[in-house]
Amino acid sequence: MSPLDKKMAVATRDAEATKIRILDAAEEEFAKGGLLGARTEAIAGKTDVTKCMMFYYFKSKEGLYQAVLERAVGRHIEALKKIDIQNTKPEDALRSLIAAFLEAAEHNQNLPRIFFYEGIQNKGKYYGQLATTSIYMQIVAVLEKGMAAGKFRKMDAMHTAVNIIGMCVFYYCHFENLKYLWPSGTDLLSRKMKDKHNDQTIEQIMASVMK
Amino acid sequence: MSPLDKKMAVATRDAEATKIRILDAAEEEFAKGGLLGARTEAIAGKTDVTKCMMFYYFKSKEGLYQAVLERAVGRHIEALKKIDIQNTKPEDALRSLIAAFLEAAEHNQNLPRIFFYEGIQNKGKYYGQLATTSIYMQIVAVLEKGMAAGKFRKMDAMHTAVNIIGMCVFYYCHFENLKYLWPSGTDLLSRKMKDKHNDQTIEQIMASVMK
DNA sequence: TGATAAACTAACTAAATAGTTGATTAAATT
DNA sequence: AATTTAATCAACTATTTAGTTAGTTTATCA
Repeated sequence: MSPLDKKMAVATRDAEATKIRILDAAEEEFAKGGLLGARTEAIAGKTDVTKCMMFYYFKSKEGLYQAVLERAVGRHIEALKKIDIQNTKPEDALRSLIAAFLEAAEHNQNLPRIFFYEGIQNKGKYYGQLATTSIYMQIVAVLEKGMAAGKFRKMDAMHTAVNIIGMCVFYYCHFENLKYLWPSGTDLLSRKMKDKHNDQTIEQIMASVMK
Repeated sequence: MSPLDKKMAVATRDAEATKIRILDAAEEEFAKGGLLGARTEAIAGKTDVTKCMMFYYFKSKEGLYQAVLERAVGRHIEALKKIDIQNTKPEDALRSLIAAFLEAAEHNQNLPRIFFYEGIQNKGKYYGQLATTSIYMQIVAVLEKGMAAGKFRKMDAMHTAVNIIGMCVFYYCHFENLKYLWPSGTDLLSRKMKDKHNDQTIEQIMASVMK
C-alpha cells in the first residue's frame, strides 16, 4: 500500500469510525486467543491505524477487551429483545428462540468463543453475569411455560436450557476440529452445511423437550 | 518450602516422574490458555523442577504441547475401547457411551478445553483428526444401528453426534460463566450438581433420539 | 485566515517471555 | 572406589510485548 492509498483509505479523521475499526479487529483477535492470547500488535495490524490509537481510545488491552465485550453483549441483548415469546405457543416460541441463536452463532462465531475464553481465563468476571442471565432466562421461561401447559416433558429447565445453548454453539465453535468428520474439503460453514446443521439441531432440540 | 523439604519431595532423580509432573502442569496451563496463552514459567512454577527441564525433555513449548495432546488423546481412546457397543441394544449402548463421556468430561475438564483451543488457535492441526474421529465414530455407529432397528427417529447421525458431544461437554467447559444462573455460592462442580446435570443430560439426549 | 483542539504517528522503554549455556550433582556401571 | 552418564539448576540472552512520550497533521470555528 503506497502512502497515497493509505491516505485515501483513511479519507477523513473520524474518531468514531476508527474506534469501530479497532473494536472489530480486537473482537476477532480476542475470539482467537482471549484476553491472554490476543496480541495488541496483531489487533493494530488489522486496522489501518497505529497501535497507539488503541491505547489513546481504550487506555489498555484490558480496557479494549471490556469495550469489546460490552458491545457484543449489548448487541446480543438487543437481538433477543425482538423475539416475542409472550403471545406464542411454547413450541413455537422455543423454535423462534433456537432459530435466533443459531443465526447469531452462525453469523458471529466470535461471541460464543469470546465467552468461552471469558469463562476459562477470567472466570466470567467481566460480563459473565449480564451475558449469561440474559441469554438463558428467556429459554428457561419458555421451557417452564411448556411444562405447565403439558406440552413439554418434565425436566429441570435450567440444565436443559444450558444443554440447548450448548447444542446451538458447539458446531460453530468447533468446526475446525469437526471438519475431520466429513470428507476432506467439506466446508462446514457453507450455506448447505449450515442449513443442514441448523435444521438437524432444531429438530433434535424439539424432540429433546417434547412429551 | 525449605531446601530439605524440596529434596524430600523430589526424593530420587526420576526422569519419568519429572516428565509426568511437567505434563500434568502443562496440561492445566494449556487448558487455561491454549498453546498461545500458556506461559512456560507458569507451567514450570507448578512443578518442583526448573523451567529448563521442560526444554530438556520436550525441546520447545510446542513440543510440550504436542506431548500433552498425545497423552490426552491416548487416554481418551483407551477409555473408549473399554465400552462394548457390539452386543448391546442401541439404547443401552448409547446410554453407556454418554455416561462415559460425561464421566470423562467431569473428571478431566482439561481435555474438552484443550481441544477447543486446538481448534481455534491451531485449526486442529496437531491431533484434530485422530481425536475427533475416535470420539465421534462410535456414537455415529450406535445412532445408525438404532435407526436401522427402528428404535431411533430418522436423523443425520453425524450432526446429531456432534450435538450430543456438545451437550456432554458444554456444562463442564463453561461452568465459570454458567454459575451466574444459580444462586450465588452454588458450586456447579459439587457432587450433587454434577449428578443432577449428568442425569438431566442423559435423559435429554435419549429423548432427543428416541422415536 | 489563523488559532485551537482533536486525531494521529514514529520512535522509544520497561517488563515479560521463550529458549540457551555451562556448570553441578546424584545415580549407575565398571 | 573411580568413572561415566543422566538429571538438574542458576544465570544468562534475544525477542516480543504492553504501554509511553513528545511531537506532527488535519479539521473546525472564531
